[in-house]
Amino acid sequence: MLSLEQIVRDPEKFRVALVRRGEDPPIDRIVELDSRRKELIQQADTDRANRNKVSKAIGDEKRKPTPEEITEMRAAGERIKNVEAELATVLDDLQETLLPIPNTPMEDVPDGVDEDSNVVVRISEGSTDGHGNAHWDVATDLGILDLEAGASISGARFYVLKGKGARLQRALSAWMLDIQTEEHGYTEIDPPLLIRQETMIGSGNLPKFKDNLYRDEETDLWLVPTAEVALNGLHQGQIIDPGVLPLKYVAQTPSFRKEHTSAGRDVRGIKRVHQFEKVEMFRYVTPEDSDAALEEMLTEAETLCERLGLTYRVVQLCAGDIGFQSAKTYDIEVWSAGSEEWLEVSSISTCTDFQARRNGTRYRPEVGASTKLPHTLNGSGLALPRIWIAVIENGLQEDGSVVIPEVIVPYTGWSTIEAV
RNA sequence: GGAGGGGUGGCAGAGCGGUUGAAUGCGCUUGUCUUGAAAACAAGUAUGUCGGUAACGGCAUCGCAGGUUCGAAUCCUGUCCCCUCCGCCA
Repeated sequence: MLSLEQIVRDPEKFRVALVRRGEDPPIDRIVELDSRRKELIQQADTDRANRNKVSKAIGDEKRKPTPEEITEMRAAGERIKNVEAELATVLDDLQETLLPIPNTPMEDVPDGVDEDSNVVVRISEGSTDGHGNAHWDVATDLGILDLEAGASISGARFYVLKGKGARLQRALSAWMLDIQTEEHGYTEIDPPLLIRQETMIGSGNLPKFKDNLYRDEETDLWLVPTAEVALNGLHQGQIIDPGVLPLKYVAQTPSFRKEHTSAGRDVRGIKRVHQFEKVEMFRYVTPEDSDAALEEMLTEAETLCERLGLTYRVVQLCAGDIGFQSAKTYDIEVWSAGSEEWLEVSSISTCTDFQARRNGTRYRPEVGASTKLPHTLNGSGLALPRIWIAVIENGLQEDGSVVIPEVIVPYTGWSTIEAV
């Protein structure tokens, strides 16, 4: 959520920033609602102050209230009730108006309305040759991927990994988690996968994106679409003590997404599915450290790609393509020789204070100082089925077997998936 | 699922209709003392919001939401969470 206070102070700044990402925000309405809000608060406070004064006097003097006082106070009570009722609707309106408004892009985010304006920042060393043998053929032939079984159990866009395929995915997860915790200093978290509505709102996934989320009606819990949601909820409503930031968390969880909107796109294989594993990095930092943290996380994710021997490129998303809660995003895409395309395996974003404001996460810079909003950053490190795809497709040998990256061997116990 | 008990400030823990935003203790901050530290003593120590350049003042908040009352942390209703016992179950 954007700061109401800041919007009211400089409405044009916010209008301009949001127009950059193709939004037409109801700024005027917000300013209007806010001034009505202040008016109502003052009315109610005045009546209440008077009522408190009279009540206190009665208590102090240990006497019964006079009939006049009772009549007058009852009237004041009525007025307060009415004003508060209106205030409640104004606050609801404000909330409803503010919640669907996305974060403002940072100034150095390139202009543009869609992915065509994204900027390739750099491309790593390595081959971008292709061989046309996509994973849905290769992995199926190897007996490590069963798309039909996935469809049979759960429907389209579900898949089953078998044998070395399953083991490879587990090994990749474990390897990535180990690097994040042991080398990059993240604390491993194993969070709940069923999430309360408030927490989903806090991350920015609700109310706007409910169509892409699975939900249990009976308990009103939502399935995590990314561990970001849970990690962002870790400190909601809390004040983080001085000296604690930065907090760095990593979690490996499934991600559940309906992907309604993309029906027809990426239908083959397991590039876009309803349930996938992902290792997610998440940081809470002071605003001062926020820019550097984003670059660090990008480097951390790049390191993983490098060590897997994958060719990758870093793409900076333009203003129209960054996510709802993001102020600036880098994607990392790896080259996959079979499907002959760049696969997005990581998306690294700074959400500035947008999420912290939504879910009431604050920190105290130093003892005695007043609270501030931390910045939150998230990034995949990395997304699994896609990395799995790249490993399989890029590791394909002439004889149909697949050689996996050396760094993973300690986690699998073998280096080759033999052709059957 | 059944039966009880409980949710108060950073923590522990009083208060159960009227100077209670809230005793007391611990913790924390600052000061005095000390070569330094500890101890002792003194002062301070929640969050949000409205007005104000500020000093400061008003209002709200004792899990949450309603209700009763001139007045609610205190009474009533609903709800969520936690604990204990029984049942069930990876």
